[in-house]
Amino acid sequence: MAKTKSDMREAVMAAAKAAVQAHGYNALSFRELAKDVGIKSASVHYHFPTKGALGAALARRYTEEGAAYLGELLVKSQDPKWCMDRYAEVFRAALANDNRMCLCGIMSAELDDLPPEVRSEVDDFAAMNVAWLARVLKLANPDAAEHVLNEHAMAIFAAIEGAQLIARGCRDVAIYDRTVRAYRKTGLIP
Amino acid sequence: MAKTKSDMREAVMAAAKAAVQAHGYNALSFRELAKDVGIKSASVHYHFPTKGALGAALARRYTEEGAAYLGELLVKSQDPKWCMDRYAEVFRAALANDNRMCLCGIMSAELDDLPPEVRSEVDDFAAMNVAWLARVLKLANPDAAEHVLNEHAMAIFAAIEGAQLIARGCRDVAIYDRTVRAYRKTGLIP
DNA sequence: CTTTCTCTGTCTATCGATAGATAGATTACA
DNA sequence: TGTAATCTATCTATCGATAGACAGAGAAAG
Repeated sequence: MAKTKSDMREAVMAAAKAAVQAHGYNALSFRELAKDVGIKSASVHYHFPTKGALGAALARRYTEEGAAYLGELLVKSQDPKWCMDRYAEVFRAALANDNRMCLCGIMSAELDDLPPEVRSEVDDFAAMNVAWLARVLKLANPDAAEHVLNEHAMAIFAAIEGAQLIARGCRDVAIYDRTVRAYRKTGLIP
Repeated sequence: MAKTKSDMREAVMAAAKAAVQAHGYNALSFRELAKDVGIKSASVHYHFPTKGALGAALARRYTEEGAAYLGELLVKSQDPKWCMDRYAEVFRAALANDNRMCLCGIMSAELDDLPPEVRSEVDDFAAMNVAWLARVLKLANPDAAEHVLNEHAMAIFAAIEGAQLIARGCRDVAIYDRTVRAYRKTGLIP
């Protein structure tokens, strides 16, 4: 039952993802990470030559998996309300899971200290989210101008990230729920 | 022209505030801080015994100054729209000033690694903001129930913090402006 | 007035801990 | 045998924190 390279690489990424979502990129430590997966810190460098490479791989996969999940949603249903509910649920799940944050959100706060390759992946995540949200909004409002949809999509993305940030600060998922409800009541969210 | 204790203490706090707003609490270094104000890192400990004490003092003053400014606004005008404009401007100013963030917002992202005394001050800042926003909302809607006002106030606070976080991630103040405009258009912000 | 004492603010030097990273030996599997 | 994966051991850099010295200001004592 030996671990293959891919197995251990996956294990490292999983542990790193959890650590970054909980404590941010800067607090991510190769030693802690290695301890979590049962190897030595030097061995982590075998799978990811630098911390920046690990962070970038993490963010890239995060974006890819998110895009795949969100894409599926739009295949299953064309109902904007239903899609938005699922979207809000994703960010809620991170909070419910040990008060974690969106990888992109927590890394945005550390932006100036991120290696360039990580920063670029974080940018891509935001762009992917906004693009998906704009598609959903277009379902509800097919005739709206592109820039209006994008502006609205960006606002939803920012508001959801903010709700997660603040609810996390209060260590209270209920605050996230109430905030999202207020977004919907005011019409920010379809 | 010797610095008095208060002078240097103020200088340290000013430099620390700027550093935290730009890089977060964890990235705040006594050595860098000392270099900024022209003393040695050991001397910083004379003014603030621990890093936690400095962080807490920083957050406390931030809350106090914010409360004073916002309180003034409500003295000057009872117009919710005008007050909300000024409110959004405060968070915009941080972005415009070297892409900085709200002290509370950036610290919320690092929450789990904050010393307890700092965490408590961060909580107070959020509570102060929500309370002020609820007062403003009450002007526009005097008959609304208290919990409805608070929920709405929390939503605005979260949305503004989120807009700041995302716009900062894109290094583009214009994104903040567009996002706030979308908030207003949808009715989230009066 | 001068000497002595105390306090303030800063210094130098150093501590133990931890960070990411590297070189080279070693194990395990095919 | 060869290569993939992990190891031990170590390096340099930085972190917050502490100990102890020192200069200067001002008060207290003679």
